[in-house]
Amino acid sequence: MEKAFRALASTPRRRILNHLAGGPMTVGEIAEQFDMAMPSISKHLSVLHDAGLVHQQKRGQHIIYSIAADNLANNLYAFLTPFCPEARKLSAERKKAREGVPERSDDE
Amino acid sequence: MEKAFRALASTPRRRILNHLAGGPMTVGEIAEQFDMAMPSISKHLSVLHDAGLVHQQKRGQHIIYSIAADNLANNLYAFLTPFCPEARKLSAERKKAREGVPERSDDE
DNA sequence: CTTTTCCATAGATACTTTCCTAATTAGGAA
DNA sequence: TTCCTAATTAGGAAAGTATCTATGGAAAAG
Repeated sequence: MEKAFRALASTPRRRILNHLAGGPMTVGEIAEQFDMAMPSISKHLSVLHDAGLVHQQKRGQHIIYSIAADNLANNLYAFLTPFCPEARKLSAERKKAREGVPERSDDE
Repeated sequence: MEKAFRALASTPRRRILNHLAGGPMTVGEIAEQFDMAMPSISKHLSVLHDAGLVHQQKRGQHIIYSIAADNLANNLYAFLTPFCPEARKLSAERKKAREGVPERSDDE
């Protein structure tokens, strides 16, 4: 959770996540949208990946990044639970909703 | 929201929030629980307050801090909404739950 | 094999954060 | 006023972060 919060404490990284909400895309496609050198984007993506907030998938020459919405939500809900009981309820609801949905995601 | 995430990207600050979940308390009471000088605690609390995550209330010589659970939750839910629709639903539920509860909090 | 494309890593520099001790402000009591 | 306690502010050292340019390496194309 530590890593997740540190990763989210950066406007460029949150903007990258929002951009990724539109669907999986390559580093180059992401970099086009930001006024920042590609190595910087790459670094931000590696931070997000290290925090488990995005998935990585090699596809030939390209690397496709996609958002890890579940991990994102679970981290924040887990943090919120001590402060507001509703978070616990929603967390259970999310868990139930995922049952029966095998969805084996291909990370790395 | 920027301030909220930056404030939360610190283990000591998240621990302080968890401690505050037990109820309002003074800076000194908080500082007793942490192996850190009081000025450091004070600084962390000012960061949390600047981010709107805690309330401050002067009480004579003491300053009582308490958690601002609503702002905390609203920030995180607002961030999550683009990624998972359930967050929007819960956000509405929380809002509805607050209706009819005037609760004018005394900040500053 | 050579070139091009896509991305990551390395190194440099500037900036920010975190923590301490010491000093300061402010309130309450003698 | 004077003293004591509570909390913040100030100053500085050390560590971390962000960004750039330059370089490296793997996959596809020529």
